[in-house]
Amino acid sequence: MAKKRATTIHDVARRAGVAPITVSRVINNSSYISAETRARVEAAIEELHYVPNGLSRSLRSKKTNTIALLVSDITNPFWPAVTRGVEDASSERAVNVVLCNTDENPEKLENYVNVLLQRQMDGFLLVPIQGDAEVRTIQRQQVPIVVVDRLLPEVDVVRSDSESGAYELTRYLLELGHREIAMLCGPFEIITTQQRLAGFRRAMQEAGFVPNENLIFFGQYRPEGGYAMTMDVLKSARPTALFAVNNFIAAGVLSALDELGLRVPEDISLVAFDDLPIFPRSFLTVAAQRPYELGWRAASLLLDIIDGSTKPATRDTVLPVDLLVRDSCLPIVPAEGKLTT
Amino acid sequence: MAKKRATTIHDVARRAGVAPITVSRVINNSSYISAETRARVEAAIEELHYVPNGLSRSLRSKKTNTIALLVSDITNPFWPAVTRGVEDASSERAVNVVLCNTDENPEKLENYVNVLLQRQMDGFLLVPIQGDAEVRTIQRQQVPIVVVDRLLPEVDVVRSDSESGAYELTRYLLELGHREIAMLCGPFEIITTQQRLAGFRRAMQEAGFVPNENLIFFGQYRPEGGYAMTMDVLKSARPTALFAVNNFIAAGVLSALDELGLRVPEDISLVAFDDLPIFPRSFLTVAAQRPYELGWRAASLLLDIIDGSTKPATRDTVLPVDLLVRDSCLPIVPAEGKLTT
DNA sequence: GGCGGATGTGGTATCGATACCATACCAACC
DNA sequence: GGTTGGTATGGTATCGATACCACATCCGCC
Repeated sequence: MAKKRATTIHDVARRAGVAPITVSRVINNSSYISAETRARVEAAIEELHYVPNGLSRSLRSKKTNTIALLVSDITNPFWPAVTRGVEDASSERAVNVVLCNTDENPEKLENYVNVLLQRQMDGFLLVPIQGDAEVRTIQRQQVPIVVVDRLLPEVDVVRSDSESGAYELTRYLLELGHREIAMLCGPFEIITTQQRLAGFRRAMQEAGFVPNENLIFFGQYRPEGGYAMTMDVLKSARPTALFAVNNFIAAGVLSALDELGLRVPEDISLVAFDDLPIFPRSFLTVAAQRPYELGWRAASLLLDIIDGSTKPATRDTVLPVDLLVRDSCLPIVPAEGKLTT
Repeated sequence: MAKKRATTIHDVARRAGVAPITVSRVINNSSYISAETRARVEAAIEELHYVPNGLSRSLRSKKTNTIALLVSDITNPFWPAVTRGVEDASSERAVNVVLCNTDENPEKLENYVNVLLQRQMDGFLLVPIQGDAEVRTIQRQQVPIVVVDRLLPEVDVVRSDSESGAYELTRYLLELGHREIAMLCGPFEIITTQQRLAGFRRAMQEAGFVPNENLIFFGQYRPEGGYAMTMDVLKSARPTALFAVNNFIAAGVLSALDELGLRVPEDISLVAFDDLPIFPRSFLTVAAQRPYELGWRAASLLLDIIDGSTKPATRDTVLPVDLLVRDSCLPIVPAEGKLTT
């Protein structure tokens, strides 16, 4: 559309009868400006509906005041909560956040990283997928980065204590007398799944039990994954409890159980990681991460690195996970209890 | 750290023994380049890990090849689906998408619009909140814009046929014999809620019934809203069917009914707008919008306007809504049927 | 009376790329 | 043999802002 030349700082300067640099000072509140000049400039800005050109600004100042946040699955409410933490920490420091959803797709991630590097992001918060290629690319360009949620070597990481969370949940089930516990995991390659599985194994072993490998399933970190795994397990076995390693898997589990006419906890017990805010009053016993805090901490660290008050390093910041005991598990009474493998 | 000067097009040019403009041509695949020169330049790019500066590029070319997508609630899976449509349509045309979540918060929206205008977005896709201030701001800057999901005058709009969807759902309930239908709406100010309510009213009136105003509730477009409204309705009345005007409200309804020990559809019927992918096999009868198509169409229109092949106007593109009859409603048998008000 | 610092404003170069114009070669063709 | 047009490359100005350096007042104070 007949896009005429946009109004620039020169137009404003001319109208206010000052030099462009003076307009710049008014906008940025830098240096001294007499009240009278400031008023004239502000009036001109107002009258011309002047919008500063951020590209030019950033090109010259070498700062975009923008960080990128690359999350793995925006439909999982865990990530919007993390995002909120990131945004709040950032806006306190006048930094903007560009949100990108990689869908656990390495190509999308690579593509976003390339584009965002060109756009001169001041820093990156990212959830790695399959390897560390993108993280290394960013590091090579000397752009600050903090990895979120998933442990990776040789880079700053902020994550939750998946291992302990799974350990606690398993201990809780063991104390209720459960022995046949089915683990419904995410993709094997994802480190959080491995860590949660490790926590489960540790709890079992410490209690003197050998986990039943036939009850360990892998699937997607999605409701369909939980649904499919539940159907799979129950086709061939009858565990007394199910352990969903994330909230989306738990949602699928609930759907499947509902379809099978099995009630929680009367017919089967269930524990999971994370709440699903879509159920306003969840009855699930879960190990809840602190997504908002996770985002906040990761962003704060990144911003500290960007402004130079902290040096990049290979810190591994691990946040605690909260065990929330609710009503999705029942104790196994000895009479009904099965013998351990 | 110690952020040395980044490598520029000049560095690449020097290394390849050509002029900067030639490097530019290789990158952009514009003009003629001999195979030999191209190879030398590409080698230099590779060796120096050169990343072009997008700010500079965009400043000069006056194009960022980026559009902004401002959605109202990213936690509602409807929006990620729209986003996917937008991204697919955009990436076909080599345009990037900046995703922002306004949380139905007008201040956030205003803030994002200001920042993104400075960043010289090529266009905007936006879901308006309370009024049209931001839309007008964008139009004043002569930046192309398409409004998504919510009707607004004097601007291009792409949306679903909320009115008809609600009409169809209501007709379906009426045919099953339901007369006491509780409408669980979103915020009154939001046009989609008004339209769905209007569709409901039209169906009732055409069938010769007067809607019971005591069964019309307003709340948030969130699970908590649905939960609260359900509790409210059932405190004082006993409708035979509930109509949740969006999927999140439906989720809250299900939670509340579960807590009250009421089963769907045996104890009460339920219809809603949109599916919730978190339930892999939904049993809900819904009027399903086509979010992916919505995003696709809106983005395509915007991109057409940006590249000049279509002129901005005040089109109102309305997509159909699909009635998916499943198992969340039972007919009212005459004996049990209540008399109409 | 001169000096230092606070106050207020401007000029010019520059950020890193591309637009635009120019040049030069070579082959084909009438 | 000169014209035409495709092929291939370069020089310079410029996008819109800020960095950096300069300069001019004015005030207070030793």
